[in-house]
Amino acid sequence: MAKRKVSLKDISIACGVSVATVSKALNDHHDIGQETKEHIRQVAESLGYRPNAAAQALKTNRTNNIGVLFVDEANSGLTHDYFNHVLNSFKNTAEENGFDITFINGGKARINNMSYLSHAIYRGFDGVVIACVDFFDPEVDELVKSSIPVVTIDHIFYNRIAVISDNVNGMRELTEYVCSQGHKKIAYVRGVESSVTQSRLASFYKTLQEHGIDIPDEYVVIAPYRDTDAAYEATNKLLNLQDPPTCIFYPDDFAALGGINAIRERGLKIPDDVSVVGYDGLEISSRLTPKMTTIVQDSEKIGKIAATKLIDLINNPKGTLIEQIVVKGTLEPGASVKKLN
Amino acid sequence: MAKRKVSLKDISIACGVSVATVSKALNDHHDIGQETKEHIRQVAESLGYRPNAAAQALKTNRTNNIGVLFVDEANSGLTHDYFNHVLNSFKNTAEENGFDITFINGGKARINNMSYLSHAIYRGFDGVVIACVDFFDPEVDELVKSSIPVVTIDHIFYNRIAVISDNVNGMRELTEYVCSQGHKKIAYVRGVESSVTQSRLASFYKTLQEHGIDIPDEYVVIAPYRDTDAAYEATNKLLNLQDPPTCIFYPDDFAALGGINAIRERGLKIPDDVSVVGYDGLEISSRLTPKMTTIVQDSEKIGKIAATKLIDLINNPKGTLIEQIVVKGTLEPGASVKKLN
DNA sequence: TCTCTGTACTTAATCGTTTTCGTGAAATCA
DNA sequence: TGATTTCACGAAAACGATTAAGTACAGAGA
Repeated sequence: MAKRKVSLKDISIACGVSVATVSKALNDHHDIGQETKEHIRQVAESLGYRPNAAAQALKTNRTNNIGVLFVDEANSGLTHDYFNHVLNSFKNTAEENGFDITFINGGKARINNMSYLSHAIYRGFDGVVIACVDFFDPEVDELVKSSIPVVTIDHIFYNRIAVISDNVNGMRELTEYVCSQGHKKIAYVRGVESSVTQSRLASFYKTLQEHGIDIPDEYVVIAPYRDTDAAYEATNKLLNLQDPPTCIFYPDDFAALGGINAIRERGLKIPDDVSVVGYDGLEISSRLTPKMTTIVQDSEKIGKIAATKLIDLINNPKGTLIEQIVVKGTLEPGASVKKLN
Repeated sequence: MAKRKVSLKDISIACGVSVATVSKALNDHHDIGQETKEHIRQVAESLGYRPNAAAQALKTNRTNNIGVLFVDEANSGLTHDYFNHVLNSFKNTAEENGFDITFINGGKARINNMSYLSHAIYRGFDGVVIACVDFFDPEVDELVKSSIPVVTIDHIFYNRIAVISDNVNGMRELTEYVCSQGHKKIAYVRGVESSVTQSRLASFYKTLQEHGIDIPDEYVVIAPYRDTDAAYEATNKLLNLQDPPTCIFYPDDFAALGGINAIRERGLKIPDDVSVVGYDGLEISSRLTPKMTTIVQDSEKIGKIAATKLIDLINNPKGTLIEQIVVKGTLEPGASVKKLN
């Protein structure tokens, strides 16, 4: 199988026609005879012909390749579970439409230290999806301002299509549920600064206020997303308060594990002594005992819509509406929250 | 910023030299004057020049792009946690060496239904890494037999470089540990058929035998990897036996969650009534209470070595040794296994 | 019979690079 | 001073595909 790669030229020679004819036959142009077409295709097949993406890209300015930019504060990359769920769905949808996925990040480590935009131009990505990064990074800004089709996830730039999880309503539902269970001393281990955090935090406060609940400032503590150790520390801080909360919200389901450990180490029971609430709704949350109360973000839908919209944009740059699409999550009540009387 | 992409030609015009000279200056060839070089580079920079990957690939037959093939039985894709840890490390190492990562799979869904090999040829991948797939798939076979540099993970083809987690010694250590804690009635919820499963299963039996422990056939039950529901069912089956085991091995830490739930639903305590053992050693295992006894697979190292070896192979196809590299895991004892007296 | 219209091709340019082979001028050597 | 080497650069082909424009020929229409 060490044969040289077969090109249009090889087929043209084998068929005794010109390269142009072969190209047109393979691309089903109308000005090639039916018999010729079939013959050419047959020969192409038997020769094991495969188009050369580089040559096609060079000529057509189309790569059928989408760039993925993802950098989070912890640099968890592909191990970031919410993101990899979104990305997996994005990838599937893209592939169904004939697009491949290539990563853009890793910029800092590269030999030829390219910016995100440079990298995107270099690879000739037809479009780019940006998720979970530090959206205030000047390199991201450069990319967002470029002429490359872009879709962002969970952050809005008003000149770009954005797909965002409904953190406002999600947090509202979650908070309302906890309130409805009779909790009044509700603490929030919030994630670090980001669009997502802002939405959730604002919604958290607003909902409490609507329910006439006032919490002390010490009830809101910062811990990075997905950081069990930080959540552990934060939880200890909360439980050490003179008037500790009866329920603790965590940045996400995974970080909540750290909190759960802190609680249990003190000999406290969940939910009898302290109730616990997560966010994300990944599979793990439903497998824990007690089952975690959380918001299931529809990562499947988010990824799918992002891909669909980006591909629309690629295929019709002028005619595609710049819009912000909000994807609803669903409240998943679990035994981790106790009903107070 | 909607300027047309700038090419070598633009630079050559701006500098009043030929395209060849520009190309050579940018690639630091020796036959260009120092001053000219610097001037050209400066102009290139100021014009915002970016090389065109497609043109380069076409000319040099090098894409600096590596294909990643990953398909597991459950099609979990990027959400497969062991794999995404390996891949993340692979990706980082590849990027440090100037390579990008593009996925190969998704073949079935593609418009132009390409085989894995076709896809790899089409994209002109410099090399390919294959992990966790069904290694008996004829398409995988075709790829493995091709002339493209390949590294496989957790499965050996003897004509290819392979990086594998040391499942034999891992399972030995794990089993020995459990034996050392006094367990004799040890059950194994094993994964579905694969190289990994075979190694672990064989090692499991062998180690038990060496310790003079004989277990009934019913103690070994099949459940897919990462399938909490199946592990749940399997566990119930085991606990319903007349003489139930005192310790249960699971295919991986995540699946173990299903088993844990089954155990607790019966009002049994871990580890007092039943001990539990996982595999993988992902972060979650150390955050559970009780902490899970498991083997930490060195996914970081596996990914890194796979990338390094593949890149060696790409850069020196003839001179690189075809070898099988085994990466040791480490036993992580946890409170999930009780010491019997 | 002559023109016209399709049909089915071919020719040739082009995309952006890289690289081999020249070539002229300056520098070195005898 | 004449021959040779070195240096710095240019011309042109090539990678594999696409596509606008041109051409040859058969049959239709007048």
